[in-house]
Amino acid sequence: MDKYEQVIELAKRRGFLWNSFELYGGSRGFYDYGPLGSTLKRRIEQIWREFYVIQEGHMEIECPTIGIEDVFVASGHVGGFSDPLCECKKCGEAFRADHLVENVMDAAGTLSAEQLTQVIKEKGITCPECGGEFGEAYEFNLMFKTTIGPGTGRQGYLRPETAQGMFVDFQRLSRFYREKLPFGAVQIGKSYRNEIAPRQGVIRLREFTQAECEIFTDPRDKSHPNFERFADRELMLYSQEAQEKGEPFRMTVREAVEKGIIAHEFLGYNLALTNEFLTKIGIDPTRLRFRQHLKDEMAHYAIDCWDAEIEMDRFGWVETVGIADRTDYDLKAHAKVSKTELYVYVEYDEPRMVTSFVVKPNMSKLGPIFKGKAKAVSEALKQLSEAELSQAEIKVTLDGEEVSVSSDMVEFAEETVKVSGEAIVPHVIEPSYGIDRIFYGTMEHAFEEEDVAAKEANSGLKGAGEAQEGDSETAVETEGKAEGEAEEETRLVMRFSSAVAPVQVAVLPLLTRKDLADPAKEILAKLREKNLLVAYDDSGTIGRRYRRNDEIGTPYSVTVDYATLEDKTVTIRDRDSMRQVRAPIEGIEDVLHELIYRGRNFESAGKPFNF
RNA sequence: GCGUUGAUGGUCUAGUGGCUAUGACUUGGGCCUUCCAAGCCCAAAACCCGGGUUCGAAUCCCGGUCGGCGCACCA
Repeated sequence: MDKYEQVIELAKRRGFLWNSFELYGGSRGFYDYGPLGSTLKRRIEQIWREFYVIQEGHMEIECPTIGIEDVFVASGHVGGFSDPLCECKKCGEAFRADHLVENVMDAAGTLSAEQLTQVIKEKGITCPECGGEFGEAYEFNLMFKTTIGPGTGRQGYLRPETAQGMFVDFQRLSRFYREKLPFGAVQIGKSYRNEIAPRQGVIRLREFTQAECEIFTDPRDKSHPNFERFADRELMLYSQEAQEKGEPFRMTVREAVEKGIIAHEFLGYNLALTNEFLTKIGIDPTRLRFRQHLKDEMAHYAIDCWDAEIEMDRFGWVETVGIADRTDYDLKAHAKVSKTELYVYVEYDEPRMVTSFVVKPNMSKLGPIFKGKAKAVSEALKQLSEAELSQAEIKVTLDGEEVSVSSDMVEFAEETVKVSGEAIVPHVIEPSYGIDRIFYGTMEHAFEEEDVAAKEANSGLKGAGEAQEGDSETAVETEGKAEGEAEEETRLVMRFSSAVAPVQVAVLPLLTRKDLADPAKEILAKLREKNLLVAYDDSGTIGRRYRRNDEIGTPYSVTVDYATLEDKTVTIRDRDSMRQVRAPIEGIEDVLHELIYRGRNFESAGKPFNF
C-alpha cells in the first residue's frame, strides 16, 4: 500500500474525498469533497484570498462557468484546444493523426481532420504498432459543449480556465482600478476539461477548481514595486539549464533575476509569493520546487513560465501552479475578435512635443466628386509625401488607376502637438493554481504514520508507554507483507497546520456521563462563539477519540475529567507531541485562539499534565 | 481510447456452483471515578451493475461501470 493509497483510504473513510456518483457506479474524473474535505479546501482557498486579494490587492470577480463561443474563438480554445486523433482499426491503438503524417509532409499540424484522413489514405500510413489500417481522423476538443437557450440555441462551452473572464472584463476592470498599471483581478472557481483519460484521483479531474490571478502590467517596466519583500528569499529553482543537468539549485530571487534565470522582477516576486503560500498551507518546503518550462513546452505567446511542483509519493513532481508571463497575447486576441481596442492610456511623466506631418483630406469636397471612392482617395492621399502633395494636380493611384485631385481638396502641414501619453496593451502575469492538486499535496504532506511507543518515550509521556513490547521481528515482516494482521504500534496523524485544519479543537468528556458532558458542552459553546471549528466527541474510549482526531488532523483536544468538577480546569492535548497541559476553563477560548492563530507556545498554555 | 488486472459490510478480508455469506477492525447504544488502538454487554452493516449458462451463480460466460498498471493523451 503506497502513500497515495493510504491517504486516499483515509480521505474516504474520514469524509475528505469521495468518488462522485458512487451510488450509481461513479464516473471518472469527478470527485466529491466530503464535510472535512470541503472545509479543508475552503480554508486553503481562504488563505489564498488573504494572499492575493487582501495583501496584493487584486480584487476577486466571478464570471459564468459557461462561456459563449466568441470568447473561446478569441482565446484559441475552439481551434486549438483539441487534437486530431486517429485509431488503428486492427489493434485499436490511438495516435495523434498529425504526428503520423509528420514524416511525409510539412506543416502537418495545420491540417484538418479530413485532410489528415486523406493524407493517411494516400500515403498508405499504417499503424506503427501492428501495421493495421487506420480509421478516420477526428478532432477531439477538450471543451465541454452545451447549448444556451431552447431549440438549437447558441453554442456555449464550459470554461476550460477562469482566466478568460478576467480578460473579457478587462475594460471594466481597468476603469475600476482608475486606469493605473499594474492592476490585477482574481477568480476562484470551477473549470472543465473533457479529459480523454482522467486518472490519478484528484490530480486530473474533468471538473476542477482553479484560483487564477491576472495581473496587468506595463510591458516596458516589469520591475515590482514590492520586490524587496522577497528579494533575499531562497527558492529551489529548476531552470531550463538545470534540467539539462538534472540538478535543481537554491538561489535567492534577487540573484535569479539579476542573472536572467527568471525573466524579470514581477515573475520573481510571484514565484516567491507562491512559495510563501504553499509552505503556509503546509506543503513541505523540501518537496517543493519551481521548474521552468522548456522552450518547446512553453506556450508560443509566453516569455517565461515556471511551474511550482510538489513532490508526491506516487506521482513524483506534480505541477500545481503555473506562473507565466502571457504577454499581450490574450488582450490582443480578444481585441481582434471583439473589434474593440483593449489598452490602458499611460501618461508620460512629462508631456512630449511630437512633430509629425499631417494630411487632412477635405471630405466635403472629395465626397461629391469621387462618391464611393472618396474614402479610398483620402486614404491614398494620407500616404503621400509633402513633395507629392505640393503639386497643383495631385496624383494618386487607386487599384492601378491614376486619379488626380486638385490641391484645394487637401490640406497638409507639419504639426507639433503635445502628447501626454500613449495607449499601452498591458502584459499579463498569471499565477494559476490548481486547487485540487494542492489539496491533495496538503493531505499527503500532512500524512504521517508514527510509532507511538517511540513517540511516548521521546516526549517523556507518562502513562501507557509499557503497553506492549513490539517485537522487532514483526516489524521486519510487516515490511514485506503489509497485511493488516501485524500488531502495529502506529498512529496515523494528519499534521495539518492549524491554519487549514478542518477541525481546530475537539472537546471530549472523559466518560459519557452527564456531569462531564455538561461542562464539555459549555466549553463547546464558548469556542464556537470565538468562531473556532469545534467538534464534540463522546463515543468510545478516550484513547480512541484521540486517535480519531489525530487522523483528521485536529491540532488540539480539550478533555473534561473529574478534576474539572473540582477545580474548573481541563486538559489541552497537543496533537503532534501528544503532550497535555492543564488550564482553567475560564479564558480557555482565548488560550486556544492564541495557540491556533497567534502561534502561542503550547507549554505556556497551562501546567504540564502528562510529561 | 486500447491492452492488462481487479471489484465481498465504512475499512481490510474468507469464501471457486449448494441452507440464514467468514472473520477482524471500525461504527452506533449502554456500562465504567479517570487520559492515548485492541475493558464489559448489546446492536447495525456487504457479494459493483445488466444480461446469459444452470434446478441453483458472490463463484462460470458476455457486456458495462469503477479502480490499479502499461501505451496513447494532458495546447
